[in-house]
Amino acid sequence: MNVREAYKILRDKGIKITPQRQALLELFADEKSYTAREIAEKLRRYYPGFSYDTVYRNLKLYCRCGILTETMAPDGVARFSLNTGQHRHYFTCLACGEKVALESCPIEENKFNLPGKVGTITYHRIELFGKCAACEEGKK
Amino acid sequence: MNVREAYKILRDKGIKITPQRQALLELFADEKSYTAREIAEKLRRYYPGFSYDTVYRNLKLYCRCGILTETMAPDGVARFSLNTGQHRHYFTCLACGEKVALESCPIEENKFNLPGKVGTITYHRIELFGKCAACEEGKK
DNA sequence: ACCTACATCGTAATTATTCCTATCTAAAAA
DNA sequence: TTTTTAGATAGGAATAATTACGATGTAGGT
Repeated sequence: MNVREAYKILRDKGIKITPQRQALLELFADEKSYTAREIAEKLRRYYPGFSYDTVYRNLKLYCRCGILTETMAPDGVARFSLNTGQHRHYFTCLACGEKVALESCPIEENKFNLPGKVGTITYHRIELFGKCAACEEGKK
Repeated sequence: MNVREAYKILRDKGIKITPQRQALLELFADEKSYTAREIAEKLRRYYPGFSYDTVYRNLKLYCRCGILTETMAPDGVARFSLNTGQHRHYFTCLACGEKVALESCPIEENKFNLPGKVGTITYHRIELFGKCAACEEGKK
């Protein structure tokens, strides 16, 4: 998913593309993740009066359309980012900050030996931290 | 960690054991996880006037002492449970709060297909949420 | 029994998120 | 073109989780 594809989805679904919706969507062109507060602050620099209601309403709209995904950070604040299509888990290097995506989701691939008491998994979080190969070899 | 060990930690650290702290701690004897709201409601049945301030302050205190651990559920509400000390990952039922431990750690067992750019994993977090088998069958 | 540092209560403040209503806008209908 | 209408927005109030605060209470040592 990228911003261009997102516009196509909106057109196909007959969803009005308002200036607010454009501005909000364009923020995600850098493929980073943002909190609702961060988004509102950025938008208000150029568009004073941009309402929180509008921010949240359209973030949720984009999530329903599959354009964005929402994840809950450990501090309890929601973060939004472009939907990569498949969900991803990341290894984060604590030395250089680089994020490395895992090639697949171990939950989807049934790599876990789940006890019988587990019924259905509706949400999961897998986060890996450490030192990337380059940092270990002193190449950075 | 169990409730008896928790009392020892509190004594060793010279932390006052008040009736409120006792009541709060005893709730975790069943080894389930609870939200702050659930805890406050339970306590107020027997102890009207139990303050939210006291609930949160002591939950955080117990977390700092290593007695409890806090995890963030997908809805952004924190859940607390006894700290097992050992390296375990859990499935948490969002309907009844039951925690089911995974039998092994998939990281330690090398179940993950890690990209070459990943060097060494020094910390990881794996949290599963959903509905346990009993809740799915309506047995609770 | 008496101090005193720390706990608690009751409540107010804070923060993220959702809801409400009047207003606005763009497209369809007349 | 004018009117209608469905949907969108602004602004602020409401809600819910969490944290902070001042006055009062109490556990544990002396």
